[in-house]
Amino acid sequence: MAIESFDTSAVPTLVPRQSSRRSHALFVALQKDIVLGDLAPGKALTELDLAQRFQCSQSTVREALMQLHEEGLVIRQPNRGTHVAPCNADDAAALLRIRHEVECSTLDRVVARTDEPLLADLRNLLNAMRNAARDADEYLLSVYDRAFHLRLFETADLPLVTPILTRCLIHNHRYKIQRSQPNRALEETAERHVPIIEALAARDAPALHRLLSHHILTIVDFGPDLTLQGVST
Amino acid sequence: MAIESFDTSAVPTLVPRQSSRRSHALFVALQKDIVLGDLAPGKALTELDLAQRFQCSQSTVREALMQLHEEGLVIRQPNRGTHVAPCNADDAAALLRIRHEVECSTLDRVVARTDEPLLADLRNLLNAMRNAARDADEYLLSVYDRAFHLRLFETADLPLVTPILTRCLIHNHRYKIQRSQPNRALEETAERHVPIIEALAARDAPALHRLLSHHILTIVDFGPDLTLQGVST
DNA sequence: AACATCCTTATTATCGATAACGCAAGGTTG
DNA sequence: CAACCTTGCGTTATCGATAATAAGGATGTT
Repeated sequence: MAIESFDTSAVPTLVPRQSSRRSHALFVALQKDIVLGDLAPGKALTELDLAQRFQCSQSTVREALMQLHEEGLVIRQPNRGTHVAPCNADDAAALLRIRHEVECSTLDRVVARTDEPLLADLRNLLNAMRNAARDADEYLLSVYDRAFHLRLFETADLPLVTPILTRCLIHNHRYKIQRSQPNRALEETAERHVPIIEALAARDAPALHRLLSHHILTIVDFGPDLTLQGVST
Repeated sequence: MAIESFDTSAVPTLVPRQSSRRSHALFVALQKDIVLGDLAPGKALTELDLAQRFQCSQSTVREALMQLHEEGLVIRQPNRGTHVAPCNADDAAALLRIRHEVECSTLDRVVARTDEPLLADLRNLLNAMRNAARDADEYLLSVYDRAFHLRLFETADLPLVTPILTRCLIHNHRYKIQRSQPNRALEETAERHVPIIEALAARDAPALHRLLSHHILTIVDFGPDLTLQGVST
């Protein structure tokens, strides 16, 4: 049977653009390798090495590495080198808590500013997630997942906070993907966003708060829920 | 009468080192100008301009600007330029909430790992704050204040979260300084850290939590406490 | 053997020059 | 007149080469 694709023609502008900048292309490539674990934590990344491998200059590599450092995916030590950042459960749990605080405590602002363009963008990203899930592309799914939550948060209009959420999201997904089972139900991950859109469309702030809080707290199973205790849902 | 200085010989290693890197020196200088408001929000920072002004190459300026971008003090738009970041009350309040979450929710870890070197460092930083306050150097006071809270947090050993706290601290102080009155009681700011050290020395986690929470929530007066409502103290 | 010092090597940091980009102003074409 | 192209300018992005740095090993001294 013919599996239909959802229309995602409006999506490209919602995802951090893959500009013509070589440094950004390199940044995106390395980001993917790190999140997927193809570059293991602790692995050394030397600038001239990467420059030769990607056929660009050292400056371009440096720029990409600084962008990765900004997201906390690599650690740069002056004159010492760059290494892939660790991926601990403790950090992951703390970052999830912060993400919960950031996304949930600004929902009133989000609901107050919700408009049709926002809802349209979120629906498009939902469809993009569905397509990625159908193609079993877990990384692409995570890209759209991040874009979804960022688009939602940008509505709160807190530009100085957005980079913090970006950092939390990428590490949430990195931790999740690195401990995910091969046969995960990716479709389910996509569909988990449906009620969020519905509550937002209905401007139902309390329901949205409850849904999003649960959504975030159940992203990763931290086992005996010790690390996230005390989060007020 | 002779006003005595507190011994701060052990402090230099506790403050982000002013390495011999030109880019870092430039980063520190611009950071100060932005936090103090000498560089107003929105002001354009062009790379070649700064390079000429600081007698270094464009690459060095770029590196400094990227470090400032990492802290959210400037906004870089590809091919468009770099501008000093805005300084809104909404963002400031949100960042303060995040800081509260970050510092307070990890106190159990901090108390569990508290040792004498930590307490010695904090006492040294307290003295450094007292000296800065006596010299009426509000910016230097804020530098040591940030170092104090960062040193405390590093004890929690959550390296991926530290950059988030760094960002919150710098913006807290930027917002506070930009709306501070000229005759502020700087000594009081320094002394506010005394009970925190005492509770930590006593390994009294509940008292520490209460003190630190209050300490953070009373840094900036957001007027009718609307923006910080819902923070569980 | 212990220790300081010099040197080698791997790597990052900085430089100066050139290329690419985005915007705005002015001109061209229908 | 409006839509579209072109060109110029200010700026960032990239390049290739050179300088500076840090760590470890080799060397020499006590």
